[in-house]
Amino acid sequence: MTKTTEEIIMDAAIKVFTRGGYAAARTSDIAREAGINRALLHYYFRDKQTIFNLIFEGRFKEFFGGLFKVMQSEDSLEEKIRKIINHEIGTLILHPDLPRFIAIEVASRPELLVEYGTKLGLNPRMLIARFEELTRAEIAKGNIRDIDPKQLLINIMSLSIYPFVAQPIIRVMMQMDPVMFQQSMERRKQEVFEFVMNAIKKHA
Amino acid sequence: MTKTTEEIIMDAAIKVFTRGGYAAARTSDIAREAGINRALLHYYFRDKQTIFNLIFEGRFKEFFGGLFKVMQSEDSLEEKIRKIINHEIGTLILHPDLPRFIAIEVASRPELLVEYGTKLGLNPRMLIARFEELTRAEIAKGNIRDIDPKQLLINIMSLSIYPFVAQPIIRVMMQMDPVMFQQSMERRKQEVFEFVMNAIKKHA
DNA sequence: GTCTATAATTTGATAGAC
DNA sequence: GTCTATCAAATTATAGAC
Repeated sequence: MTKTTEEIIMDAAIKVFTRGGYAAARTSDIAREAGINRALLHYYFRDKQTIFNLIFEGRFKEFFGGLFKVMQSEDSLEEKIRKIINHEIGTLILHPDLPRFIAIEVASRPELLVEYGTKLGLNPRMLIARFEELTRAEIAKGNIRDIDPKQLLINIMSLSIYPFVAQPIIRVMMQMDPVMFQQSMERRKQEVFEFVMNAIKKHA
Repeated sequence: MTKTTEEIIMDAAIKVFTRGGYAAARTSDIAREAGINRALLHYYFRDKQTIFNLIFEGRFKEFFGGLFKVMQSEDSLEEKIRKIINHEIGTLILHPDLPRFIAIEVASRPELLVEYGTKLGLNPRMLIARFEELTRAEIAKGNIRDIDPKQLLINIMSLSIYPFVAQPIIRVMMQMDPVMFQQSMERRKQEVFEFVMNAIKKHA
C-alpha cells in the first residue's frame, strides 16, 4: 500500500491548487510538498495545466458527484433534505477548502461547469427537477407552506456550504481553532436540518 | 466631474483584482482595462502590492463597514434581522464579486482580517455581543424558539451571501442571465427574511 | 526515475525620450 | 503625464547526466 511517486505528486498538487486556486499555485510548492524535484513534475505530467485539469476534475466530482446521487434518491422531502445537508456538511468537514476552490475556478472560467458537468454526465435540469416536483407536491398536500422550490434548494445549499467558504472569518470572529470549528460543523448538520424544517413548516 | 487618470486606474484595478484575487491579477490587465500604459501604473502607484492594499482596504470596508452599523442599531430582533438581510443583499447586488474576493484573500492571509479590522475600528466581539444578547432575551421571553444565537447569525449571513459566491453555478443551473439573477436577488430580500422568521418562530 | 543545470516565458519594475 | 524600450525577477519548461 505504499504510494507511487505519481500519487505523491497528485496529493501534493491537490493541496497546493486547492489552497489558492490555479493562479496562486507554484509548481515549486507542489514539488516541495511532494518532496521531489520540479523536473519530475514534468516527467510524470506534461505541464502545470495538465496537472490542474486532473485535479479539477477530481475535486469537481467530489463537490457535485455525491450530491447528484442524493438528489436522485426516492425519499420523502424531509428525508431528502436531511440527506442533502448531511452529505454536504459531511463532505466539507473532510474537504473544507473545496467550495472556495470551486468558486474561484468556476468564477474565472464558467465554461468549466458545463464542460466537466457533461463529462460526468450531470444534468443540472434533471437534478433540480425532482426536488422541485417533490416540494410542489408537499405544498399542494398542505404539508408545508408555499415556497419557491428553487429558493428552498438555494437556502439549503447556502446554510450547508457558506460556513466553509467563510471559515477563516468565522474562526476569527468566534475565536475557534480548527478542531472547534469542525465540531461546530458536526453539530450544525442537525441544527441546519431543524432550521430548514421549521422554516417551511406551516404556522397557525 | 471627469475622472482623473488616477481614478481611472483605481477603477480598473478594482475590477481586475476583484475578479480573481491578487495572484490572478496581471498589471497589464489593469493597464488595458484603464486604457493606459503599464508604466503609468508605476508613476501613480509604487507597485502592484501598493495598488492592491488600497483596493483591499476599500473593499473590506464595503463588506464589513455597513454591517457594523446595522448590527449596532437599537432595533428589535425582527427589525435587526430585516436590516441585516437588506443591507447584505443590497450591497452585494451592487458588488456581486465582493464576497468571493474577500474569501479568497482572507483565506490565503487570515491576518488581513485582524489588520484591517482594527484599522477600521471594528471589534468582532462587540459586533456579535449585541446580537446574542438580543436573541437570548427573545428566547427568554418565549417569543422565539431556543436557538444558538451564533448559529442564527451564521444562518442569516449564509442565506444572504452564499448565492453571490455561487452566482456562476446558480446562473448555469437555473439558466439565468445577469439581469434575471439580479432581479431574483432583489426578491430574495423578502424571501430570506420570511424564511428566517419562520425558522425561529415557535410551533404549537 | 530522479536529479542538476539551463533555457524560455511571463510578469513586474525602471530609465529615459517626448 | 504619458509613452516606448529595456531590465530584472520570478516562474515554468526542457536537456541531458546519472
